Amino acid sequence: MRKRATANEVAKAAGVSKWTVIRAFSPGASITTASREKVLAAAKALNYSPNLLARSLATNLTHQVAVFVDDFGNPHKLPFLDELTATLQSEGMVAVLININMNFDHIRALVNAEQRQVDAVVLFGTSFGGDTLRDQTVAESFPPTFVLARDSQIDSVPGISCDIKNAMSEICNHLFHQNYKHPAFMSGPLSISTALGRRDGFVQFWQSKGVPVAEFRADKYSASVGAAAMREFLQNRSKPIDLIMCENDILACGAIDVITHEFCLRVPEDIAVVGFDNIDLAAAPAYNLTTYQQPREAMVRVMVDMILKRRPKESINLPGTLVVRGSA
Amino acid sequence: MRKRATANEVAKAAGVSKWTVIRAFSPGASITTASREKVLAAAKALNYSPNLLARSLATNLTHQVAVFVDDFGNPHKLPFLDELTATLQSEGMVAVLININMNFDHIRALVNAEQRQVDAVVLFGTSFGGDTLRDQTVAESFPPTFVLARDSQIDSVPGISCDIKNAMSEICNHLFHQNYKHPAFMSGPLSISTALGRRDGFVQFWQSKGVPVAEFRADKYSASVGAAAMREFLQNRSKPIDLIMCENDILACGAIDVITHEFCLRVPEDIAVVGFDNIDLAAAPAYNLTTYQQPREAMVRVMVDMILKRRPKESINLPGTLVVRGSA
DNA sequence: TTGTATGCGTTATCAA
DNA sequence: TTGATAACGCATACAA
Repeated sequence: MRKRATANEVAKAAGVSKWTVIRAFSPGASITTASREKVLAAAKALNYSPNLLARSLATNLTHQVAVFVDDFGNPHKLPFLDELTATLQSEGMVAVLININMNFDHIRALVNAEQRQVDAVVLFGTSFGGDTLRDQTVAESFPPTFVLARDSQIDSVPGISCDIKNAMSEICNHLFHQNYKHPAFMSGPLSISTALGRRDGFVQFWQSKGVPVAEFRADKYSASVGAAAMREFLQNRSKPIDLIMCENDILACGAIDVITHEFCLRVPEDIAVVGFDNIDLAAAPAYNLTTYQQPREAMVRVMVDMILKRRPKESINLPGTLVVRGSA
Repeated sequence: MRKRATANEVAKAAGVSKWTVIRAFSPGASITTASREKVLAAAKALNYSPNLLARSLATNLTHQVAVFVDDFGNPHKLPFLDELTATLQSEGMVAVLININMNFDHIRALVNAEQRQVDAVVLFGTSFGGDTLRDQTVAESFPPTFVLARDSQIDSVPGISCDIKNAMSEICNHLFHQNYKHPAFMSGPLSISTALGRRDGFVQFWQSKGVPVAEFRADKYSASVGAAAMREFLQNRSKPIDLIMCENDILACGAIDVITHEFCLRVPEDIAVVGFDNIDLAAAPAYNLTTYQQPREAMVRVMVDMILKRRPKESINLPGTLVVRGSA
């Protein structure tokens, strides 16, 4: 890998000073078309393009955003990453993807992002311990930080999420009118689940109707763990159940697998099932899952606007869409 | 966002020169424990940590790897991204995720990665036009480039992939012993499909047994497009079919949906189905798909070793594992 | 419009 | 072991 050409070399080749070269590459700089063309020709011959690293050091802007992800098991992350990277790139930025599964030291990851001088940090659905995050991000020198697709636990870190109150009320009203009488809720991992607020919205709705809600938990967002939780719940259950809302689609799919294949019950006739996220799988005939679509595009748009300071940096809830299919 | 503390400021606070500060942060540098501790204390007080950007400019090493992805629709990308980011990070590197769906200019994306001085470029299952890629990467100054999970079309760019010949032979031998007589193959998008080599391996096997293979194509890797292709094929089909191999699992799932729910046929009794990739979904009872698992961990490991120059930079095929389930 | 000096925060190299 | 000088490639401010 030979060295890249520098502005200086182009300058020599074009017979100008290096600052003229810089100007030729700075939109709106004052330079005659003559010298610009001279420079551009020399640049092309030397295959020159500005070194963004050096530029970043000088401008204190990297146009890089660190995106922290801790759970690559949930397929709903993929379309979000698509949207996020596409939107960032359309604004001249780029995503640095940082894996913070349990094998990695979260604090170090945070510090490393800061050291790399990223322009912003996005916590995408992740479950940092509140204190860890606060201690790091509170420092004045830490890049602007955002929580995406989850409520933020920290005042100074805005959360961009789906309006969960409205979502749960839409979902529950739909269910209530279907006349389900014995609802249950399957939560995910405790720390994440709490910040999602889905369980609370569900339970509160039915309590307001005087209906108790059975509850159980899956410790990971995966179909197999959801299936295991469902299995255990149904095995040990004495009272009847006619409706199960799962914290997300991937759990719901696992639940449906167990209900239909292991207990030979029908969905929704014997037990109705609802999910959340509207992953591709939810539309498959095998699941045909009633679920809720988060406003991905709007969420990402709003967050990127905050990153670009085109909009005040504050928590916001965006409305999503109920997707009614056959499962409930 | 206040300015970060610099080595100079720490130096003043500690009463030493900035080079001593640098040394305190360089493992193995010659410095007395006394001054190191003095520096570390001052650094902690000022919340100092080295600026990696400046370091990169000086060392010509960013410890960043650009990862190009063009299809966020296929869930098999997610565990790969998990593995890739985790492995890179365990080596002190980080992935810059670059979305090159059709809305983006591929050449610009390549140039941009070069401008950012990434240490390497990974094309993850993407379909660059051969010429585009060659023209860019052939330049001496372009970072070392690799194609992951796909054959490379360019000699100078090594491809790290699953040993497709062996894979197809394992799969086909399994099928042959199940006594299927009328096989068909569902390809994906032409440009990608060709580089995958799965279709060729399948067709060649059956031809060698004197059995003709029916063929059709889905123009996108998604369950719904796979379902549509399956539907059309079955509708217009006169001759019998008892086995369908799909280029990957997501297509296979779409195919199964149509076969069982729309045509009310049984899998595998009426039509057997095989996929490729072993996505999570393949294990769901609703699909119970026989498929093939790429050696993700080994592939990523080998590629990262090449990036780190611990291993010669050359194309390699790694053996995967046949996963036999109920669908074939 | 163009050229000059200076700074961004490190690392590499040499001298003390 | 420590301090000093130069360099990385570009941007900013100012002078010509």
